[in-house]
Amino acid sequence: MHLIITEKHDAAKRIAAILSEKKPAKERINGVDAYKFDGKTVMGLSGHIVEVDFPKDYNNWQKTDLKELIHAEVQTTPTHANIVTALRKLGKEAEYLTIATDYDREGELIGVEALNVIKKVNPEVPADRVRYSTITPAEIKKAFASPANIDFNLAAAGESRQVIDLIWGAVLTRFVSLSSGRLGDKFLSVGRVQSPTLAIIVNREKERDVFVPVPYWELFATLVNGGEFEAQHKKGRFLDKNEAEQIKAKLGSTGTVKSIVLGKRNEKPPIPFNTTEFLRAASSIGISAANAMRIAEFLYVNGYISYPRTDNTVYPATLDTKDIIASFLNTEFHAYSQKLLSGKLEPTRGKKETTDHPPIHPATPAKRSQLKDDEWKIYELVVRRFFATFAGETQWETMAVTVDISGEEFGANGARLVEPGWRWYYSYNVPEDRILPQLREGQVLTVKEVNLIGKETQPPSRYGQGHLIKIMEDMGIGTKSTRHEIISKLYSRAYVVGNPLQPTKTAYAVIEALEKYANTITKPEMTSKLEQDMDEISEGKITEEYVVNESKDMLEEVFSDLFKNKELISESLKNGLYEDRIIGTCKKCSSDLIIRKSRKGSRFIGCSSYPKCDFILPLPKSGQIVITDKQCEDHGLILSK
DNA sequence: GCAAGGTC
Repeated sequence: MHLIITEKHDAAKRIAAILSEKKPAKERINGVDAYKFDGKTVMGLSGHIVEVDFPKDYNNWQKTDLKELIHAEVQTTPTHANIVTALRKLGKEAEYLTIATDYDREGELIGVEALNVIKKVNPEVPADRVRYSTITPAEIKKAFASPANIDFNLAAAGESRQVIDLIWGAVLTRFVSLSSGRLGDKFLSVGRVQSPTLAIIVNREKERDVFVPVPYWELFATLVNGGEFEAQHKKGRFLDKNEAEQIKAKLGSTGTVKSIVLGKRNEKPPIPFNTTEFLRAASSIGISAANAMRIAEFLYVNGYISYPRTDNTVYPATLDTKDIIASFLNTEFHAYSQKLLSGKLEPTRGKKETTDHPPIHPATPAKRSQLKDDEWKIYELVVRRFFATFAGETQWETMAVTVDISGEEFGANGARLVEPGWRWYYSYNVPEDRILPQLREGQVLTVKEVNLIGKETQPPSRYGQGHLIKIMEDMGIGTKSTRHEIISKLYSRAYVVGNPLQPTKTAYAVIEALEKYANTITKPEMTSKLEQDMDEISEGKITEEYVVNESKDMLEEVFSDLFKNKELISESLKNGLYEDRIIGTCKKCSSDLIIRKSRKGSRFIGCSSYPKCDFILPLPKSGQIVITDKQCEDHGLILSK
């Protein structure tokens, strides 16, 4: 029997269908589906089926010496027992093995992991590797006609990442958890991707903390000529209120149109969805990244949309986009479909062209009644975006008017939508028309009123989930599949609250300690260095062992710095944790009011100077307590929910 | 109970 291994079940099923003349026979082995035909069996994995971990002896955090942990043995243990068992069963019978996992570094490693499982029961089995970018009959047949060798160097590169992430992550996670006393399910964590991400959020918040708002004034005149419109003084922001008031005082009751400039503004249609662009768009219509991914996964598994994890922003030539557009002719999207098909189909393209998977696009038309509200929202977003990438530009007519009022220049800008183009298909956040009345140069207008409006400069805004995912991509940390999970992780560690993300005092303390004593782990450069090392491993220039050892040496240095300052770090972490519990000042004794726990485990708001002060307020029994920046009117306390 | 990376 010739055993073929793919990275996921779906790929196994489709590849079997392509390679087999007849319909392949489905067989269930230990709960895992495999597809048989002509002496071949195709079986899908579920990504990594094993993981790296330390031996059990190191499980106790309090009793493990962290310096020792740096050099502890790293083992591979199964995470998907049923798939590993099925793999052994089929592997034993196999006379030949072909690895057909995804064509990237992790895919190579996943393949080698499967090979290692099989080698234990069938040491002599010959194995080769096929590489393909999309699952189309032509490409799959071509790949299987000329199989190549497994790239063990590339897999070793991937393994070095696993080992380094585990060791750094475990040692630093345990260190901050132990020194802050946060053990059990409340542990604090540190990692190559999560910590630089958290550092971005904390550093942004620090900019907000030190931001001093500057007051400024803007001068507006309402002008009438049958129609009515508002014009702003050309200076824009006045930092000096007196200056603006003096101008206001000298303004007469009429103004003259000095100039009218007509123009055009075109907006290009958006690029195809890769995971990052998709999550950004979902985020902008109010669906969190984790939720959007969960729903996209559901829509993919049920055949409504294509694979949702992709970096690609260019439709491959093999994708029959016209056919997909036509499939919507008998649906509620028929008007869009019809209009697109009546013209030439030239999709937009993004900068990233990869071979992993096509951009996210609809696979089959769905009916609104088949899906839940949020599922439909995401589905509709994918459909509309897909259409929009084939549509024309949105065209606006613009008008810039300058009006002279008593020697002072005022300006107003108008915009009118003349051709909706892609915005007709993709009707999210469409800017409104700002229509100015008909005007001609030299026309005299009545000044109806003049307003001087006081404002303040605003601090830089907090990052929303969609924006943060984009920043992570730009910095080269995380992957399309993990970035949203990393963000979820920050929430579950109570490092951040809300969306846009607001860091807690605990997050400040962790990032401050790491930046001071373990700066490496807070910077995206750790990832870029690792990427370079991995490239060299895959090119055969250096070994996995060398890279891992070098990394261990670095960690040893970092750790000794941390260890030397253990007391300081412990104190500042505990401080941060305490500050996150403060929700206001006690009315009775002006000490801190904090969230406390009774001996029975129920929580309440109590005074920090108990037993001297016995002020107490109840808290709901269930639900997560999130400290926000809003204050309650009754007690001046910070609201939570 | 640790990370990040696959996938469901």
